[in-house]
Amino acid sequence: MPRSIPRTYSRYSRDAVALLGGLIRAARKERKLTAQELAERAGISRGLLQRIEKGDLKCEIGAAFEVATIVGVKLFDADETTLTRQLHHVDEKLALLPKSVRKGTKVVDDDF
Amino acid sequence: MPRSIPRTYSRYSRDAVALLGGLIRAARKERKLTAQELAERAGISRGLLQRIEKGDLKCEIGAAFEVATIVGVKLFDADETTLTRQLHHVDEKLALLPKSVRKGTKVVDDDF
DNA sequence: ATCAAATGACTTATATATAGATCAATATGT
DNA sequence: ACATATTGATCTATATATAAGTCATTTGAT
Repeated sequence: MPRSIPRTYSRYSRDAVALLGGLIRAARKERKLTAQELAERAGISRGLLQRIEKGDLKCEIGAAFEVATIVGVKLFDADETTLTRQLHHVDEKLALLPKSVRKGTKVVDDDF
Repeated sequence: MPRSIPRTYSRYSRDAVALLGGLIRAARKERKLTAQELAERAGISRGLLQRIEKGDLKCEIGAAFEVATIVGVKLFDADETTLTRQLHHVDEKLALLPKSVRKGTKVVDDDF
């Protein structure tokens, strides 16, 4: 069951995706790339690229990030090296954190 | 025609999505939120949240960003105000850039 | 002014991401 | 050690994102 009711997004999420799309579009033009060209390089259709640049919230994150990468828009404003290092760092952090989150075991204490 | 051949992604894109997922998972645990709880708050299924945290490249960017926003992970380390300002700035920049990208009109000049 | 190219806005068929459910394994508080 | 919540993994049905195509409009160079 994929979904019946439409999703709701926070303003922040909408703005962030819109900004990503705008940055991509600007970078594409600065590099003088046609929508068609960039789409081909990324292995996606021109239509999808249009939606990505427009800030459509329902497209694959992989496609959007790939396009961003091609035109040089940095994610987490970090280069490949920094990105890999951060990734490794997070994994270490996760290894320390508890593997499962325990909530207060049932009873909310209402005997007094 | 959705897609026949699987997509290919750059290392950078894969790492970026993986990092986003890792940061989300770490933030969720620090806030002592259950996968179930966070999924409900974001209006998505637990299964989708699992894929997002795992760094699955094929999930909706909107869903991923929404979850990130809820636990406080920022792609463009900027608060709402700064984000909106940046968005506005990019729009201004785009207004200046040429509306369509023209390639050299055909001929590559081969008369000599 | 003209003309080709680029973009925007549709449409359609189909591959697929998603919600929901179930079950096994694991982890954590007592 | 025990009990139970949490997580991980897998399955199914279905809503939907996508590729590909078409057409109108806009744009930029000549």
